[in-house]
Amino acid sequence: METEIAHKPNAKSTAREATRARLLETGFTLIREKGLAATRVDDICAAAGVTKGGFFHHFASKDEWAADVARHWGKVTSGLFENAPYHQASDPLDRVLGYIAFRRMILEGSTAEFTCVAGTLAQETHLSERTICDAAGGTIFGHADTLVPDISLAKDQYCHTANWTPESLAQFTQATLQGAFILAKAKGGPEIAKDMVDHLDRYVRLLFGRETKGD
Amino acid sequence: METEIAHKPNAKSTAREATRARLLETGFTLIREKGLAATRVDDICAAAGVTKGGFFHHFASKDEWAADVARHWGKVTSGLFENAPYHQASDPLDRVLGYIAFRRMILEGSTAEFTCVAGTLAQETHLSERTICDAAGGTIFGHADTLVPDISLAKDQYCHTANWTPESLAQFTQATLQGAFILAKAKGGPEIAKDMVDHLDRYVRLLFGRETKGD
DNA sequence: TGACACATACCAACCAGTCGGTATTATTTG
DNA sequence: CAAATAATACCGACTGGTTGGTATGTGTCA
Repeated sequence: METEIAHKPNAKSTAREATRARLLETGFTLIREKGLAATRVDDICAAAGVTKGGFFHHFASKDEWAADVARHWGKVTSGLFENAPYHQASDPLDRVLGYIAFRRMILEGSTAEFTCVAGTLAQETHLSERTICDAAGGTIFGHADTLVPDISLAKDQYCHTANWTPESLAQFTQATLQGAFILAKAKGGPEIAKDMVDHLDRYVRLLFGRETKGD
Repeated sequence: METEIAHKPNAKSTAREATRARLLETGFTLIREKGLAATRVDDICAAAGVTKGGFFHHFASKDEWAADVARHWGKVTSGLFENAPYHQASDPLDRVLGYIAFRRMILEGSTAEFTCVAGTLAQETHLSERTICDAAGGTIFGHADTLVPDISLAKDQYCHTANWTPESLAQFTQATLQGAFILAKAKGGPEIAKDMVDHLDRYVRLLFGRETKGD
């Protein structure tokens, strides 16, 4: 929004960014634990070690903060997936299955540790705060888009005549995960989410004619 | 809770139930639109045509109301599905596929019209209000259980050696739907949810060796 | 010396829940 | 069967704690 004129990054501005990042990343935990509406600005401040004055120095409103949390979540997670090992496989289908296996692997700990901030935000704000929801939707669909190239290649190679699009299959992986998170929240643990991801894995293998692990 | 001693159902007690039901069903809309935390008791009262005193005459707290909303949602939806036409098919797999087609068919209108109250509640309350979350989880998994008999029969008939359980497939249908709702909320319409249900349909057909509609 | 990153103190609006009251309907009693 | 009594359904003003946001002060660094 603001134009940065003649402002070389110095110690001051990196300190600023550090506080901002702390405020934003604090949101990951709080939103996953209680949702946006139940998260108080005071909670955010306490968890980030900043006072309310500091918070509103960085964000014009709680809603603006939430939209930034959604975008920051997108950045942080895309870093995580970019560096994940499954990209090394030479076969595109192996990369897709590797992605799914990776998603399954990181389903550990309490629900607040593996669920999706963007999904939670989208759920809560879809009708009341479109700015936040759009930011959240942007990170979800942006992440889905990163799968499209490999799915496309795999489709060309294994089943190019199939009548589904790579985009919709990429989105389906995200839908499955988001749904798995809800069931995990309802049950109180990650086990059921893993079962759901196993079905996703089985679906993708059936779709591409790759034999299923255990069948 | 209260023991009903010599209390034949009369005009008074049905009036009570009518108000209660109005208060509860008002919750369907409000929770789907804004979630639980953002729903004010005054909103509920205004929408149901009752004052605050009336509300707290029927429910000890907002949380107790929410848990009752989750249970009432289970009752109302189970009525809807019990009377749906897909049960008439003689082949169990046709009944399962009929269920999926039915779920796809009712994805219409605004997100507040087709999304799941129980899923929304579970999402919001999983760590903060276990009573509510358990009630919501009860309706989700209870609904999934209604699919198990047909899935079991279909499995026996078409693929009895497969290494997935009917229970987990039933749960997977629910995960897919819950995830589809989140993507629909993020996108702002039911189209993407239909795409997701199409993938679910394709998965089930592949699993049972029943040819896919369009391939 | 002034821009900036924060702190402190404060406020007005909001909100779940309370409480005393009223109107209507059931139950008991004479 | 009517009058008295009790129970219930609901009202709406009020409250006290909460909450997002503000106004203003202060220390630091370029």
